[in-house]
Amino acid sequence: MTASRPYANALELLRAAKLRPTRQRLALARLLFEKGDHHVTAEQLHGEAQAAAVPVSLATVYNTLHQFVDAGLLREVAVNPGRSYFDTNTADHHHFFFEETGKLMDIPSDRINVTNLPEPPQGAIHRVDVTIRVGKAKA
Amino acid sequence: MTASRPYANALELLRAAKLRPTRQRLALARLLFEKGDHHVTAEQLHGEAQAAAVPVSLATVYNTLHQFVDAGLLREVAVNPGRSYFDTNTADHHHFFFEETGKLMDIPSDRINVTNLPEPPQGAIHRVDVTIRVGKAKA
DNA sequence: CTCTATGATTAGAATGATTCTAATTTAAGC
DNA sequence: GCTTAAATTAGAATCATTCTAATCATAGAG
Ligand SMILES: [Mn+2]
Ligand SMILES: [Mn+2]
Ligand SMILES: [Zn+2]
Ligand SMILES: [Zn+2]
Repeated sequence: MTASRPYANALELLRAAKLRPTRQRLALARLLFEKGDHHVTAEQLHGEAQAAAVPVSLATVYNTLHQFVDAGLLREVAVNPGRSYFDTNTADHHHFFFEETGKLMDIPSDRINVTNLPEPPQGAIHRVDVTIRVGKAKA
Repeated sequence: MTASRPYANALELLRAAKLRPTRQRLALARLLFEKGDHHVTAEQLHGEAQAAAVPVSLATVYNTLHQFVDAGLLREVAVNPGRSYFDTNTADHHHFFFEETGKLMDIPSDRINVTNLPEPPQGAIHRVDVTIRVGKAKA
């Protein structure tokens, strides 16, 4: 009953993704998936790893984040030009983006009504992102 | 009757924005606003200027783009981590983003129905962006 | 029209995020 | 325990963007 996610532990998660369970990947997977859903930058995750005394290079953090995205374990969020956010919530959902703090907050997809979506002139819809940008109060 | 926009020519537009009508700003304003609405990167606009034999540095292109954003003449679109798009359409609208080509296409805001927007826990909504990401056909 | 002050432009350096390279280390399977 | 392929790493390289500080141009005054 400790398993609230499909993959209770980092090891199974890596196995299912066909990624070798190395020391670094295990540690990063724990940092990412043993907390609730959240949003991190590569730099932040690297900082967390160092704080947890996990020796891992920034290059490996980037490699791992991209591998996790490719495996469908993470999703990349483009909200700020010049910095990528990685999102542990891979369910269909939307975001508040707080411009002052640079923080993201999830909005469950059934909490917003997006209807009457136009068809693209070519290709297929891969994702629909709604970003609500929030600035300082008093518009 | 050549004026389909509020500012028919670049000079008036710069005056209204309280920006000195320098050679470079005039040329960039023409490249941006004398065509229909479109989306450009700084690098692209710099290339267009050079093709039009307008001597302007990349630094000035960036300066000018940001001044135009601040003046409300342009809008910055964050859709691709690592590169900013500037949008001459400042009306409330949404986008298709074609992942293969990196191109944006406008969707008028009344063409999509976004309702039941949640209130942010703090601050005020500054903008609501809907981005429809389009990948290669055959999902 | 000329002068001056302020603002704008510029080349090139600096920055910050991300990616790459090539060398070293590690994990997997025997 | 070996061998081999994959992973990690430090550091260099790259790319977009911003900064610096020097030069140039515009606007307004005289
Ligand atoms: Mn990526
Ligand atoms: Mn900007
Ligand atoms: Zn999220
Ligand atoms: Zn647009």
